[in-house]
Amino acid sequence: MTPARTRLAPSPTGFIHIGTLRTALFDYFLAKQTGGEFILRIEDTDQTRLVAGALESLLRTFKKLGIEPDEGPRIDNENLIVEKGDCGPYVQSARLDIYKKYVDQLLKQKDAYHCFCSKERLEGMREQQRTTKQTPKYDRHCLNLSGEEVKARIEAGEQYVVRMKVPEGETIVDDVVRGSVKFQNADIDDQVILKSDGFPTYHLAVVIDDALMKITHVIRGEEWLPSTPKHIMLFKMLGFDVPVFAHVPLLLNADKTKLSKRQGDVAVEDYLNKGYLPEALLNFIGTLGFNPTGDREIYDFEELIAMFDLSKVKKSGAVMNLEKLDWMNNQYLKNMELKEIIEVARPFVSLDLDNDMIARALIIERDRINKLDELQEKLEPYVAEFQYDSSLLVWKKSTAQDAKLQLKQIKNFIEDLEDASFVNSEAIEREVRAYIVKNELDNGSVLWPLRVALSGQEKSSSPFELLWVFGKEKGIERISKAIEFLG
RNA sequence: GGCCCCAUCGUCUAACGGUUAGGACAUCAGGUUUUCAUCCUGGAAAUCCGGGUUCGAUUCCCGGUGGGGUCACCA
Repeated sequence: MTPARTRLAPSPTGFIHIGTLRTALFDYFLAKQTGGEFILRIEDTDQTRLVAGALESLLRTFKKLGIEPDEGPRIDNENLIVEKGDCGPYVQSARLDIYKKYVDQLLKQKDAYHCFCSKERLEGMREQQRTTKQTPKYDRHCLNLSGEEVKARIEAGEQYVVRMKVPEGETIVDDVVRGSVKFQNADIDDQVILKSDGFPTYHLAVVIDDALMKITHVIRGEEWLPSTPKHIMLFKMLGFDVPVFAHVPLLLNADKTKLSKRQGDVAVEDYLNKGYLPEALLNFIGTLGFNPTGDREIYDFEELIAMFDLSKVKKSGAVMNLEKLDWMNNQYLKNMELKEIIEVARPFVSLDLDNDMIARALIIERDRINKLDELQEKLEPYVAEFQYDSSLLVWKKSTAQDAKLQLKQIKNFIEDLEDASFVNSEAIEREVRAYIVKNELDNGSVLWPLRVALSGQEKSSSPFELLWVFGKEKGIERISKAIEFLG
């Protein structure tokens, strides 16, 4: 397999869009699978939308996710942003002189031209085109300006942009996921490639950078398909090889429109902050629009890398099924090592996770949550004081008197238990169940009060699990309090 | 509106001409259980419509319908 050089080209907005993560994943899978490189390039050519600190937070998020680019900006061991790779700079605003050179070439070849039209004129023109139901498109007002006039107007200090001159004919986009898509050049606008502030537009920068950075596969969202013919024209005008294109389907809102902030979380950081595990998120997003086998849901990262196949990516958009994400996150949560889960839980819990009792509670409760941000409220009852109504202690088929009696008896029994019985909840369960059978008691009248005495909750995990968490001493303490509570 | 893309259960998806159209999430019903959760069993649930091609279409072709994307000196 030929090594693929793929690239992710986000604009630094301060967060990573969930759809961006998906293309990043596909880029990463393809690069790693073929022994190639995954390259990060920052598209910051819009000076009006600069966000302070955006690059750093973007890099930190990728680091958290474990998707580190082989080339491009990164955070080094000293917490500084550095660039790695031979095709830099990898930030477009640092490449202005490069773009300039190619703009000059296009101008010289007459594949591009200066345009002095004012914003007002362009708006008026488009307005008219819209009212006459024509496609809004530049009318080439400045196409045939003479060299002298252009020169004179520039020297006079007039603002201008440079537009590409779309040739006649048709352009075919060969797309790995969509097949061959044909466009009539006559439908395509003379796109601005150099803005009046001297910055290139995306369309020019992406072409030059992809060529110079030797990108073999351009994987991006489907919304780019309509502008791809412009890019292909530019590749050809500049004498570059055209890379392989793959336009992947969009991620959708529940109403099937393009995923938007209005309708829920679109930032990877939002999901991380809610306590979705990176592994679960990667599994979920990485199998949206692409499923290796169709008979399984959980795939580890290495499997996805090995099984990924660009040509098997679905063509239609995908609604994010958040309930399934929850389920998947729970699957990962349950199967984590204690050490790991303590570390990932730390930011979400204000209790001391290094305390053995809290750690045991964590082991019990992690099965019962979908996201880490639900953990705090699950763990709090383990350290909370009594707050329940004493009537809660009474099993529905029983009386307060009986509850009290049962608690006294089970308390005595627990006091006599050997420490060895507290090794795990199963051992405790065996003992308690044997006790119930031996004394010819029924489960409900013993276990319900015991569980409530330990948890203080109407709903909780089992009394055996709770006893294991609290240990003999603390367990007895809680039972005693409950007995007192019953009067 | 022009151009382009897309179309299997509610949702994510599998089935590269022949399957009782499979799996997962969600949902419903039962079971296990002291409660909750888990777990187990079972159920309901889909090939957008119409034409072709073919012995045979979810699958290939055409048309329709529906949905989406895009038409900036934003990416």
